[in-house]
Amino acid sequence: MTGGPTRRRETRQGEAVRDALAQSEGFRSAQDVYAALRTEGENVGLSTVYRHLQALADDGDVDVIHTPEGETTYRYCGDAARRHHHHLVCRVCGRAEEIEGRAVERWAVSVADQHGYSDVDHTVEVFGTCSACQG
Amino acid sequence: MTGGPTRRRETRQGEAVRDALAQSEGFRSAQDVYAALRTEGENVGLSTVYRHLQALADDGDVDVIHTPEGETTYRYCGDAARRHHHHLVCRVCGRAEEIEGRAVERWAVSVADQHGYSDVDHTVEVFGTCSACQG
DNA sequence: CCTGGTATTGAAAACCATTCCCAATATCGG
DNA sequence: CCGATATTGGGAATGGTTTTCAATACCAGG
Ligand SMILES: [Mn+2]
Ligand SMILES: [Mn+2]
Ligand SMILES: [Zn+2]
Ligand SMILES: [Zn+2]
Repeated sequence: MTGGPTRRRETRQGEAVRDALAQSEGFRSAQDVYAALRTEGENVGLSTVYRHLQALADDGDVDVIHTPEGETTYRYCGDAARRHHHHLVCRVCGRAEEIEGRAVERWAVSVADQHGYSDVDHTVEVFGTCSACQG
Repeated sequence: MTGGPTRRRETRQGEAVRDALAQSEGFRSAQDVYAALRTEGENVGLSTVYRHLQALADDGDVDVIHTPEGETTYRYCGDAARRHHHHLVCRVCGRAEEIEGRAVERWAVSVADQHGYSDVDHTVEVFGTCSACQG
């Protein structure tokens, strides 16, 4: 085997899914994307939407957040997606701002260290109501 | 209406669910609790397990974490449950340590403030492998 | 003790996001 | 053009959770 990352074909459906996400300011679920595509006449199967979203996530092209309601939501973050960062998410409209906090990163590692935990990882999400959604 | 929090009856099932959780070091799913009860001969319906776990969560007696796999897990945190805190969770056995970080709390509020978000809330979970589960 | 009213239970069905299956279709190298 | 390979998508299956609702348990009065 020659190895190397298997590049995937550029398909109409894949492009449609990526575009739909890129057009959005915030986190969107697979169902959201599916509905949006369908609305604008772009015909893509639901399974295919799921597939491409997952592929995008695997490739690190989008960020993933699991909502408390149990939906998996995706957001196209551009180049920023590669750097480790977190989000400030509007719980009304889903809009999100990229945020980072060195202090938090250090804190997570140190507190895990103190308790003898290894392979440390963490999830940090800040929720609020964006200015557009207030009032 | 006279208002006031509706106290609920103390039932065998409710006590069983609470005890099962209290006996555990870590976060457990409804299915886990159901299986555990069933194993020890305690007969409680699955819906009832869900109901009581939810009630405990509503009353602030247990903490809730949604796993990336989409399961809702609960942990009895004693008095600590009332104070705002976070967890260092072993991703292998589910064991959890209570942790807190003033710096993180302040950071969350300030970053939301800077972006004009209101009603700020946040989720912070640190994952790792506990010393017992290493090697 | 009965007895009617209220709260709880739990089995089964409904829900719903996500995954799986697989035959039909599209695409590629030669 | 052809056979090999990859992708698609409709529908079925999954699995956690919620809902439904008839049976049961519990309560306060009478
Ligand atoms: Mn991002
Ligand atoms: Mn806790
Ligand atoms: Zn908003
Ligand atoms: Zn462990």
